[in-house]
Amino acid sequence: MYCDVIIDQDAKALDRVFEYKIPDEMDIDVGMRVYVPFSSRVLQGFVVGVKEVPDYPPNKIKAVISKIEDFSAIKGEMLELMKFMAEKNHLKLASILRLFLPSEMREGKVKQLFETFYSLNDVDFQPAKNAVKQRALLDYLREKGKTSSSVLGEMFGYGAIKNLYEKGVLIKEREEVVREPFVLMSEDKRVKLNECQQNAINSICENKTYLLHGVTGSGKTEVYMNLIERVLLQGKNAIMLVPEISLTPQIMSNFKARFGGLVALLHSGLSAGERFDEWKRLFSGQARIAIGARSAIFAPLENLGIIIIDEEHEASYISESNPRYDTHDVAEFRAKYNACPLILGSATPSIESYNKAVNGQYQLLELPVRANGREMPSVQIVDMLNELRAGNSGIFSNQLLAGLVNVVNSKKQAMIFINRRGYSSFQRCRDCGYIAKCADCDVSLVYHREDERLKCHYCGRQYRVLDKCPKCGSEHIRQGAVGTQQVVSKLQEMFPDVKILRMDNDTTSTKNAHQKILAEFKNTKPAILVGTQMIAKGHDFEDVVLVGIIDGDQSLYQTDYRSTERTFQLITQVAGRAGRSASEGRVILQTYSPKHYVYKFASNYDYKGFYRKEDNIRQTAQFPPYTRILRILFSDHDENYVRELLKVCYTEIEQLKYQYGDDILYLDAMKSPIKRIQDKYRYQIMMRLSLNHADEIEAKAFDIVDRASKTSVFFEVNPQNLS
DNA sequence: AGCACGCCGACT
DNA sequence: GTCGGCGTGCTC
Repeated sequence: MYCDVIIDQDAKALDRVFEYKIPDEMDIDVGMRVYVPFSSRVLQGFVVGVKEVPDYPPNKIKAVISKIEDFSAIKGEMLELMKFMAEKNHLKLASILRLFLPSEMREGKVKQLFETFYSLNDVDFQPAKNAVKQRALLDYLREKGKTSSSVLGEMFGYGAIKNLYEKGVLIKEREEVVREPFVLMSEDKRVKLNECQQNAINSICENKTYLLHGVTGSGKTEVYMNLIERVLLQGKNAIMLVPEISLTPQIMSNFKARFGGLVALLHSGLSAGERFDEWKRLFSGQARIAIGARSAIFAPLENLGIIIIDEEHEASYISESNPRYDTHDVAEFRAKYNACPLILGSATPSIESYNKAVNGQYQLLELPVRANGREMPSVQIVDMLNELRAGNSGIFSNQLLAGLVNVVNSKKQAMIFINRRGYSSFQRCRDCGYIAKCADCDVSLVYHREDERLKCHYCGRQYRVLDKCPKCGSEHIRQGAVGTQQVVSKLQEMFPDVKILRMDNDTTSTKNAHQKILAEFKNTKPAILVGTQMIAKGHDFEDVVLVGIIDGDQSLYQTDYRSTERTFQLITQVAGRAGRSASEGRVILQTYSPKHYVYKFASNYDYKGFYRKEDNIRQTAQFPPYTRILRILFSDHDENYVRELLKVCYTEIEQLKYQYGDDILYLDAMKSPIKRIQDKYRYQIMMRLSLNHADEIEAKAFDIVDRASKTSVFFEVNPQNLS
């Protein structure tokens, strides 16, 4: 017998099957991973087919060396999915297969985690009088018994442990630890569903895609849990995706409380070992519900009864780095394969999705009222130009300041949302206009005050701050626009006795940092939480009565067609944080363009009105979903090579115009807006296609590029951001 | 991806 | 004459 093997190497030249002989005594199934001789090395590979007659000359075929595991790690559905993704997203087979396995399985370093434990030895020992730590440690062990080194170390210091161990008072053991990700436990609060929720659940019965449009606080999570419960009763399994799980610990704890050990978590906050353990529990059927961010869509579950994508409009569902794919496509494939419903839930669906619901491709379900029956908070739009004319050139409008004073006096809480981390966006020379830029990435550096550094937000490289301009020598260096750090320090000046917390990428890099900040905020009153996007994600704080949005326009002045949509989504989401509980909430939105239609619709929570307007604009301006935008990104260290490649490809793609004429609405080649990232030069071809022959043109363009390039090139359809 | 093979320049 | 630069091509 022979088998088709895909070598586990991410190289364009190896992106195909190689045939191997299966030794007579070896049982090999499709989906297994094997060691094979390749050239002069031994490599890992995936068996994707078994056959009796080889295509390759038999005398040149080598034999499989051994199996990596005794079972098929890749199941049939996932092999089909691999083919689908390769075709749809132009991805290399090995890079897709890697998505299906936890990384530490691939690297062959599946190590059991051992930890050191200490327990009391049966000896008579009295610590010295002043050895408080040692005494406390012994008392603790007497009560709790055997405890891990890390726990003891944190409580009593490692010095005390070492000392007692050396005296022979403690017994040291190494034990295997069963890892389970940290989850806040909560009680299972089963609430009675309202009529809308019940209707939605009853409607979901067919194998199709449903768009669940529910206003913030309408109880979508409860609907999801009921649906999953039903699926489990049918003996089937479920996948539920959330945009960024480490931000929403309470969703997790709710699910754990309801479903216990049947839930497995997959997200970026897990350690490699935890991730592997969760994967195993799903693979073996011990766990039947996979909850996680984007990559959880590849959960090794068979017999799916439902797939749920919560906050479906979130950009994080589209992978922007190496294998690039859209979670929606994968979910649709798996739902179809398993003949189960797919639920897309959101308070602010993407224009694309709502459009599909309007024209019947998706079935629309609505939850129009908040589950607690309360009103949405009122949104007040403040014209910052007016403030300026009135002599207020600060960051905060008078309305927002008055609101904050009120919050502080009444010992309540406020959230301030700002779209930019760091202290201020950049350093600029007042005299010659020089702006500090990253040497590798061609973007402005961001000033971080805490460590007095300039940082590149694209590659992380750090620089010393400027004291004088490197170009003209002037010492007049100025800060640009405002960031989270600056807002915090301004607030602290004004309210020296109030707890001001900051939450952004910089303060949440360590594990569980989110939870710590949020817990601190929850327990402090009055308090103000300042943060970026991430404070907008569904946390519930009873006492938040004021939400301030510092620069509503930030997301508006971007060149891509989705910026208005994103602004609407952001405002709705941030506003939803205010007044979740009894006290009525208020939102203050500062902007320099108060007349923009997005603010009118957003402040009235009028999603449908906004959709009609925006959809209309997309149609007239010929943007998706009425057209397809294709971006082909070339990047390489060698600028001449990329430029040459771009030119060759462009000339050939241009020929397609003769064949397709008006179906190609736009075609151009250019430098990428950020023309260098991590010292790779970036050039791109942009195309806008009518939907008539979009698939065909896309396929042809891909062929052209694929033939011309020796390295792989990124294809993006309707890209989320154009950097 | 790695590794061998191969065809031109500078050197003991 | 030989050592070694890395361009080109192949791996079942």
